[in-house]
Amino acid sequence: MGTKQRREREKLERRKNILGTARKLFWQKGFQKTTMPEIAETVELAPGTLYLYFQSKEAIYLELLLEGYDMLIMRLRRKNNPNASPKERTKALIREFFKFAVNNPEYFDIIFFVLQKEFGSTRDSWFENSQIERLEAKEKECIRLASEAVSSGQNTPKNENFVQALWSMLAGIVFFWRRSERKELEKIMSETEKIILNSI
Amino acid sequence: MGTKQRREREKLERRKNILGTARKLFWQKGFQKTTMPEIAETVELAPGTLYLYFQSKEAIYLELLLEGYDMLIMRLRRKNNPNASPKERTKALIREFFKFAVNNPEYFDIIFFVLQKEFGSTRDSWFENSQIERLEAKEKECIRLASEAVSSGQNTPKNENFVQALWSMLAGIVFFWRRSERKELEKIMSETEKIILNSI
DNA sequence: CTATAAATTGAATTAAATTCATATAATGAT
DNA sequence: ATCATTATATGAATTTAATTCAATTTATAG
Repeated sequence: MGTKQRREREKLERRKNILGTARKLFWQKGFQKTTMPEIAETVELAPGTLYLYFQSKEAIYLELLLEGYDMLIMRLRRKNNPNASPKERTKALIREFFKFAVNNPEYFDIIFFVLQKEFGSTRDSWFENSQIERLEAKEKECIRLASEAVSSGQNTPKNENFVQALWSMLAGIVFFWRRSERKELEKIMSETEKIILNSI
Repeated sequence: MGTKQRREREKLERRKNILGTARKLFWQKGFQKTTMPEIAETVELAPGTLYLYFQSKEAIYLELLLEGYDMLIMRLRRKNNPNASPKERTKALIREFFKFAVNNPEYFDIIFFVLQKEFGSTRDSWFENSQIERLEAKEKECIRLASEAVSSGQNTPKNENFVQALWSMLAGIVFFWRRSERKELEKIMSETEKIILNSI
């Protein structure tokens, strides 16, 4: 009697449907112009039903960010070559980071929307605790990967700050690139790369 | 008959009052939790009146950012020593930038709120055109000052990208510092400084 | 074929920003 | 001082969405 299992599967399925629809709409028209009733209608559910699967509109958006982190982490892992020099590894990481940003800029929009200071205090609970935890774990994993690349394992305290700076810098570059209508990241990318590698 | 002048002065005065009140409230409780009726009540005006002075809540917030840029620009100018070496000048600029960020972090919150990609498309007109123009002029001036510091006047095309990268990096650092609850920017600041100066 | 539990519905509620018809106040000319 | 005109200000009404929740539907297991 695998009824329970099937039900659970179906529930996850519906959740995924909601997420997929939300993604499509958010990417298409942005977060603000996408409404919950609209998402609901598109997945063929009533507005209220969305709230059985997610705490809030923001929680859906954040969930997408988590998925983005997974993608990024996978890509960074794939390029991670333990035998290369720190410089080589860091270079590969930076390139993969920017490549991801160019191909999936929407996830960065979520970062800068959802991770604002503002959101810490705004409402009792835009997000579920579990989401926050998962987010922090993924952030940490990114930093860990970068740290590994930069120092090939040696984890000095100096390194922690360096890596934090590195990561913030890369994100900052993407933010301003995203803001300006400019298509090409190329020039700034390679400039950034040079600046960072100079310090390795 | 300086009536006209006086009236204009009074109007500016009221505008400044609104801005001051808004600033106080935004700083205190954040953008979202501050409501227009609340601002109105605090300046002792009716809600509708605010809209005679500003297009929207967002326009008020952006106006504060403009004021922040002015402050930052002034400080950067003050530290600007044409006789020092590019390295020295850049170092001074970075330090002044972070010092400003530490003392006035709220302005950075506005940057990351208002300058999101999202905001380009969300509504017909959160902002007045004149605001956007003033914003861009100030941004440009910041970049110009940085450019001057970095290269002591020589404006090569390489430089443009370098400076853009530099500026984005600094902002990125502040964003993530702001997000984490951490008090101390110190360590990351000096790490950032080293990274940048290595390339000068 | 029930009784129970799970899932869904969608109309009602809530919360703010914003608008706008109306009112008030100031000005300058007569 | 009076009045027509213009500039300011008002605040109740409107609008727009998110979110809630009492009621309904659907599925399950005994």
